[in-house]
Amino acid sequence: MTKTAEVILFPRNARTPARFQLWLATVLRMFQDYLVTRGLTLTHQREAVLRCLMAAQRHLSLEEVYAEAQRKDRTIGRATVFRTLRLLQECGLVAEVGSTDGRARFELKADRPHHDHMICVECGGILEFESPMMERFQDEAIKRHGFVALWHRHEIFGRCRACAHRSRA
Amino acid sequence: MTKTAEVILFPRNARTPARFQLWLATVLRMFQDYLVTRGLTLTHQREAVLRCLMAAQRHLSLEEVYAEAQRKDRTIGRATVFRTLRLLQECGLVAEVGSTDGRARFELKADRPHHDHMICVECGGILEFESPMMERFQDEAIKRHGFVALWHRHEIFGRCRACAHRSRA
DNA sequence: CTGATAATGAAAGCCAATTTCACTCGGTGA
DNA sequence: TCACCGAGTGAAATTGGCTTTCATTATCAG
Repeated sequence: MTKTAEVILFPRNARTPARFQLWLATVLRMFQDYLVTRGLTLTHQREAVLRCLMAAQRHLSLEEVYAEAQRKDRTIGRATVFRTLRLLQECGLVAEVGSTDGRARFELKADRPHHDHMICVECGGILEFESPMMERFQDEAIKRHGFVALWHRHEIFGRCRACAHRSRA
Repeated sequence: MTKTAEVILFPRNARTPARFQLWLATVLRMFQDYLVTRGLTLTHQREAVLRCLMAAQRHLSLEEVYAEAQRKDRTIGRATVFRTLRLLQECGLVAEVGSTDGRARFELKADRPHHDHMICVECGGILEFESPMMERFQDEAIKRHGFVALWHRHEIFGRCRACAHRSRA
């Protein structure tokens, strides 16, 4: 549970510092827009939580977001992180993803191409992948059953290349 | 959260009472075989838990299995149900599936064709579906990344046909 | 019968998730 | 200016679904 498999840092179109800033501003704006419709405001605590998620190189748990946010603002509390994560989920900017330990982890969805997850049970690493063909047949199955999809999760648990290789040795 | 969407009761090849009995015996035997390899025995409590899962018309939570098992055997305890469910998961006869409330739910895997789930956020119903094409492209994606898959879950959350129709009205 | 081991259930414990509550902050109307 | 009000907050307490403990019982080989 120490090493981490391949991870996508932030969207392909934001790999340079300048573009990251643009992405950051855009997402913050989206969050603010949502808050306004609810009669709420984008406080600096809420902004800090979102920034942590965006800067993170992996999927963070509530506790990790809390720890990270505290590094910047000593006063921020667990409850606020919790509530902010709920807000972010409500507006669809963030989604909960599976994990091998018992803790829920969160990932930013905004402006990312859709992807599914392969989760290594050995090292806990999460490998993101896309498969347009799978999406296509999924949509077909959904239509066939008259289902109206809101969101989905597709998680494959197993061993990543490195761990599989190591345990063979 | 009252009505339940389409559910598969037990395998297609076990829809008649006689075939159900055969299926029951087969699965019990599989469980016993596993227990023997671990130096354990198939006690009547363990059998009761497995029977509950097989007779159930839907995915049960630990609490539900416990309640159901108690109807037959007043003395059976939560701890035993918990431990038995763990054993059943270890030997691959049972898997944990997603739910809309916070409780883990369990489904029998034995002798069932592989399937994924569409979960209705309105009524909580779970619709099982198969898509061989999706499986195929999933396998392809797994190979492409050198991943060794152990199990996976693919859950689509949304509204079932009935609930979608009702909320449109 | 006897001792060892598996098995069990009631109750206690654990721990992440969630809520409570007293307090702060920022804006508003008088 | 200044009381007021509701959004916002964080420390701490609570909740609730697991999960384990522990004392007891069942099983079985010798």
